[in-house]
Amino acid sequence: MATMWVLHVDLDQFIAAVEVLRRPELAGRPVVVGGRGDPTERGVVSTASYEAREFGVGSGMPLRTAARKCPDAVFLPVDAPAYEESSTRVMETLRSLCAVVQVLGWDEAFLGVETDDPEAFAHHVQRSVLGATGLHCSVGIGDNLLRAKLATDFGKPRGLFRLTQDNWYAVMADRPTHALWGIGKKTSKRLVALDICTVGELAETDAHHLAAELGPTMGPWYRRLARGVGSSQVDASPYVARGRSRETTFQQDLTDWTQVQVEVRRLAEQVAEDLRAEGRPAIRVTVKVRYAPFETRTRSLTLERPTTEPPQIADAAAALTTKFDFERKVRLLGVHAEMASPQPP
DNA sequence: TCTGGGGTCCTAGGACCC
DNA sequence: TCTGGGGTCCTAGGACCC
Repeated sequence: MATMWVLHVDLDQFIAAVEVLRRPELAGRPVVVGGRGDPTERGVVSTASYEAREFGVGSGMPLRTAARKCPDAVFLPVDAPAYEESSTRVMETLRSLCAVVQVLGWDEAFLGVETDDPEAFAHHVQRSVLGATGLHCSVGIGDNLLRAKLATDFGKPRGLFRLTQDNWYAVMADRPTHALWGIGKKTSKRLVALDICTVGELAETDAHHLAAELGPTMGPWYRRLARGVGSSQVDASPYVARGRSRETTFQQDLTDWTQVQVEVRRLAEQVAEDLRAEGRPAIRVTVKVRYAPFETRTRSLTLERPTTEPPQIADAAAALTTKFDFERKVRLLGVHAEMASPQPP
């Protein structure tokens, strides 16, 4: 009887790789994809090619900063439909491999596989994806989703890594807590203030102490993360979104609140159109305003009855807009709709 | 560094009801 | 007159991830 393994497949520099595939003359050059592709505009890096990363350019970095670090990089606009199409081909390839596939995003998926040689299967995955799409990927092998996900980074690029209970502490114990999937900068700082700096230290901390300091749900969960404990159930059931949203950062801050109202209605109508296309009524609407220089506020309301009607969603968003401070300049506007859970047939 | 756009989930206070 | 708990819903904000 073969063993169940979890594989985490992650495409290498996915967005940049898709761009290079359709423009082969960019191969080997630093490529930075983000915003509208203009490094003088407001926007951040979505993905930098490995060549660009050599200059210190990385995801989430302002495009202006990226341009300063790497003036010779090729800057390209984000082309979401192109990445979606590539992603679909990758996921179809993965599903053809006799594995349970759980999609995590454009460029990642978990595979549940029954095999006695997970490394051989991982190589098979890499060859298949490369053959079908021209894209390289790295594969993490684990005895649960958490360990498989964390393993992938150690295999990058184009490689493999196995992380299980057997080598968990050898690999992870001395790393900072933000190396864990679910602990970011804020939480790792709070942990340092409690004198918990490493994964090993977090794993050894008393669960009641963590519950008291970080909450009854999150505290014990962080401790389980540090111990590498998690589900090993790969779930292939189709993704059902909880909400849909549209937001825009303006190149110049808005000062005219008549224009703010116009933009909020426009965003609300886009959201309504997205909902109508999915046949999922909104039950709650949220308007987001980011004042200049960078201060974000939200106002929300529950609709009297669920609806996909653009005028009703736009009216709700417009009403919420009156609750903000008209004296202030606006950097970003967003409209979010929460959807009802789909009714079981 | 001057900070996108799309998501998910958790927390906490107040209202309201029993 | 002053005062209980508990449950649920609504709202705002925050942390994290890709």
